[in-house]
Amino acid sequence: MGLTVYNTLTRNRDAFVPLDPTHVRMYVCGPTVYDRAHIGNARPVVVFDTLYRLLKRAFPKVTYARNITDVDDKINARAKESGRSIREITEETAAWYHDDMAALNALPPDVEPRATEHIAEMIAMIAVLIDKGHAYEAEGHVLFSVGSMPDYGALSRRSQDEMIAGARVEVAPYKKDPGDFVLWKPSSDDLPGWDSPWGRGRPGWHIECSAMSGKYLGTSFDIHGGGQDLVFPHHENEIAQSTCAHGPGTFARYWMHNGYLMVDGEKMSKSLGNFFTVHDLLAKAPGEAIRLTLLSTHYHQPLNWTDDGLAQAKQALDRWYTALERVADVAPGDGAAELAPVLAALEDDLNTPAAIAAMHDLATRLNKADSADDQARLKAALVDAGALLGVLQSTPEAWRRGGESGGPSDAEIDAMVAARTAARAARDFAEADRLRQALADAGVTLEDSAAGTRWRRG
RNA sequence: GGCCGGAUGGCAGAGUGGUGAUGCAGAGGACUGCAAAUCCUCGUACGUCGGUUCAAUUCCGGCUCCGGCCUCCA
Repeated sequence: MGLTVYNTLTRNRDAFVPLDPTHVRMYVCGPTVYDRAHIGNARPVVVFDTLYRLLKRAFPKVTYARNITDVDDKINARAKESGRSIREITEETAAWYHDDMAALNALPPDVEPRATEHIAEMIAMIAVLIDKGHAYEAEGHVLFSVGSMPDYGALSRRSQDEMIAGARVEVAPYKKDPGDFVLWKPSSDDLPGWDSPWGRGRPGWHIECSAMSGKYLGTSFDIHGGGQDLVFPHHENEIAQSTCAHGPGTFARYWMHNGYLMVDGEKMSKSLGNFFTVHDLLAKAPGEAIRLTLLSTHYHQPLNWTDDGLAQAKQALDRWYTALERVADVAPGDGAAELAPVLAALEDDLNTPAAIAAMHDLATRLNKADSADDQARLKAALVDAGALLGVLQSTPEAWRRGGESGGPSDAEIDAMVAARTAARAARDFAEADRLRQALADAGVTLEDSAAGTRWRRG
């Protein structure tokens, strides 16, 4: 396959050549489990899930690892303020996360390692870094020494001088260099801690990803993904830890970063408080519509989340499902040739907007097709394209009916439609139109055809 | 202050050195008891000032504006 990806490391669109063509390995930074996932958290999940689907199609084996960070000071703070146990909070939040991401049709990763289950690996890695002279112990902390690594800053393209000049935070006195970062820090008795050669403590943020990616994907693997905001310091520090521990030239070869999600032109983030959760959105829109909204902008661009954008994604899905329902009785044929433009768009650095445009073209031609052969090919292509983007996973009928939330039930609607059909048969159009209007007022649209009347919610 | 991105038609959003993105919205038409869905046809684009070129929205430079990173964040 001719996949090219924009590689943050080279600032270029590079041809994707896996280290092992029989086994592609990808790591994506997962959530810190202390609160509901917001829509900005969902963007990388959906983007890299789409990449995962594309890779699975092209390569015999793909291992996708996404961590769960379940040891973190934000979690500790949440536990303290709520009076609940850390374990309770992390388990509950991880379960929410799984539910929400599944509702967005995100496939589960092959491996989902938890930080607290890999403390031993982290301690071992830290010990190696100390042995090799890349880390030092100070006041119960273990710090990575950025001065020990000449290439530090290569991913984010910043020199150490710049970082010192731009530093806006107070530098802890025990740091040899202001850029040094924590690998291990001491825990007081009321905080989670593990015994280590440096006393009871807990890991710094960055070390878990280095330790767990190394364990599950090997010291070198293909793709490392995450949000753009992780480029510095998180990914820079992961590179520092992993390459200093495992040797030059190791670690991830392609670094892919999705752009921010904006709301009203501002970056959405937990710290700004202008976020809304996937869970809340799912109450007002189907998961597929949320997913398609996230894929409607190229992953590298900022995405401004709006209700209108969500509505447009819903309409696109309506259009595709409608096209598929028309050929519900047609068995899918060989759609490979018709799928090619969709595939080409996705292989071009995951150009999902272009892929969506190609799907619209498939739908238009499917709507026009009158030969069974054309219908079979185009239907297969549209269904396959949907599987690549992780949409069209419902049936057209189920999609059309939506969920029963308030308003008349399916049975009530069916009864009104039957009454209207009877009125029409009797040419009582006033009564027929009254029923149509009553349903319209309840958000139900009717579509008459030779085959009968269909209805849709929304 | 340092470093990154971006600026496309009413809206969203791809892309390209020279002809069509696409979707939504809008206008007209076909179809329909009326609709809806579908199909056909049609507007309105590439921030600004220069440069390179036969030709620039696309390449180069200045400017303006917007956003982000440099601190926990996807």
